[in-house]
Amino acid sequence: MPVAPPPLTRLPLNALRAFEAAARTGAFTLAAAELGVTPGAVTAHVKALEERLGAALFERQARGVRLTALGLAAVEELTGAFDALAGAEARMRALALPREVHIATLPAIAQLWLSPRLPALRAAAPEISVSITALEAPPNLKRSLHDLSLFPGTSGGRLVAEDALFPVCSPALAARLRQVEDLAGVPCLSDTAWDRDWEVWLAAAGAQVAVRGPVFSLYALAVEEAVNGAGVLIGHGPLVAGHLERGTLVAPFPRRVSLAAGFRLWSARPMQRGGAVERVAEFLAGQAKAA
Amino acid sequence: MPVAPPPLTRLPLNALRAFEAAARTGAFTLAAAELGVTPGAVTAHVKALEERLGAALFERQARGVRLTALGLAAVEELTGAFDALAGAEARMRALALPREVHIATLPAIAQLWLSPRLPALRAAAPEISVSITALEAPPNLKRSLHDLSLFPGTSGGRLVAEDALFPVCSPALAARLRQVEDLAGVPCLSDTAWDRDWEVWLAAAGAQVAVRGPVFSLYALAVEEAVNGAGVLIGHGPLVAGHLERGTLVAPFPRRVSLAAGFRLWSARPMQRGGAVERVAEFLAGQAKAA
DNA sequence: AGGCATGGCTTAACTTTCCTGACCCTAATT
DNA sequence: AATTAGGGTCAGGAAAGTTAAGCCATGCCT
Repeated sequence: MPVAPPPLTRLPLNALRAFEAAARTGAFTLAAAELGVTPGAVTAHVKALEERLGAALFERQARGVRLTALGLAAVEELTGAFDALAGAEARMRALALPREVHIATLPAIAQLWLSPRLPALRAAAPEISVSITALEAPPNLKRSLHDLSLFPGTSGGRLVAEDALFPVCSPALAARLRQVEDLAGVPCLSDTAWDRDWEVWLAAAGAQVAVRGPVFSLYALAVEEAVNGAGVLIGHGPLVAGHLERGTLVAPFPRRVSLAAGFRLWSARPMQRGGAVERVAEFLAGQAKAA
Repeated sequence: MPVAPPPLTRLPLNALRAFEAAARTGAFTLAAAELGVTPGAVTAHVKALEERLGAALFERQARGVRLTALGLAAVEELTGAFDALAGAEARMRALALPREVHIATLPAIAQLWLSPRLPALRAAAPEISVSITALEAPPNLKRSLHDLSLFPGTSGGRLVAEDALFPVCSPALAARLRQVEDLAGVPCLSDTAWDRDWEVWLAAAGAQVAVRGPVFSLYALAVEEAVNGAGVLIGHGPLVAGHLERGTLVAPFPRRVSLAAGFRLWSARPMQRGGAVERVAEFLAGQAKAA
């Protein structure tokens, strides 16, 4: 077996990864956040790579950095290579643990849409182990370890649930609401991540009402509060459907605003026919018809 | 700018590289040698990767390791990804230092063939800086930082010099050699890396002579010793041509054995038209006609 | 067969490298 | 003038890699 001679200095993998992330995101701090390290580490890595090359990859500016021509020329190829590495690891994982499926989704969707459906999924495919990771933003599917990603989006992927906005509240509170203008007199709950919701619905309703009320960072918590009569929540159809069915929440006004961005399911990699990931994806897609 | 969420545990690049090298070479020790680390480090990396995956990548055997099906499935993709990374870095280097050309070759070729031609190369292309690395074995061109590789080979690349075997010695010593059998009475110099040379030449000469003499690990040293009259060296045509021209060495016997493996020039990557690497390659290829 | 050397992986204590955390700096924004 | 956003820097500490010894089948040798 011929042995290739040892490199004088082996390929600085971590430095290349740091540079790639910095170049792709456009900032050291963003790269550091993505990699889960501190900005100082990114600084050091990029500097090491620049010293190794004997040329600058970024122009340092007062605020932020900008890629040099050299840096720009290298990003694309590096991104592809790291995507390939991540893909290789994901495939190894899939082979090692063929019955595990990892889903990334919004905390709200995880708690209010996915969680209620898990018993049926377990019943349909008891041998599959489904892990759910709640993320505030969709992961980079080429890099993350997730198999499926369920996030609001206007295109791509596979539509799993249409989204529509409309106020919901407890039946007791609904009795006090005759017209849209009455909203000004009650707490109007909302979520930090969806801070335009009331605005959008009120515009569609043609109302000039200034709604006010507590803002939650967890939508599920806002839903609970609405159930408890704490106020009127601007509801997302798929996330409050269960409560509407059970009557714990009601929609005081008939107007529903359909959103272009429905809940969509993306697959990180081509799914193996008949594999666990495909079965889970099929189950979730089947929920669109069921609803 | 949307930031992809940080991975729970980022891709273990060094572990993947260690595994890839181990899988490709088939042994941890060979992988360690190629990476320039100790076997213990490879052991640790592979173990870490196996623990991360929750599955074995190698079957440990009394003597050596063997890839599992899982390991086998992953090698090819990883190899490709690391090749791409190395290629990306090499291209960055080429962009950063467009006037530098790195050549890998045998120590003997470096000293006895390449070195004498460097003044002409410098004269022809004064702005190009040529670095030469002497290696006992050809590097993996997809991984190494070299641009060109000049090694004996029977196919591929571009033939730069034909190789032929024949004894050479100082003129004084040659006077004592009438027939091939006289070789038994004088020290017969040889090189450790080319330990079959005498055997090959004697077989072609149809002689049943047992030649004996000092063995050198540096062919250039053996040549010097031959010049100094220390014995008869089994000469490689392109490597002793200079001394033959100057008369400091002579060939006491007319028989020359042409070798199938001539000195061949490989390029690590597609050469840029008109670039420094191409110019150096053209110069070296031109030496074939000149000789 | 018995004995011994060998090749290859592993393990454990030590050392070097890399990352963190807190700070400083600059320029744009309020 | 104060604040904010983004990079750079430095001392201290965690996680690499190294060195050296250990282990265990194989295979050679007498």
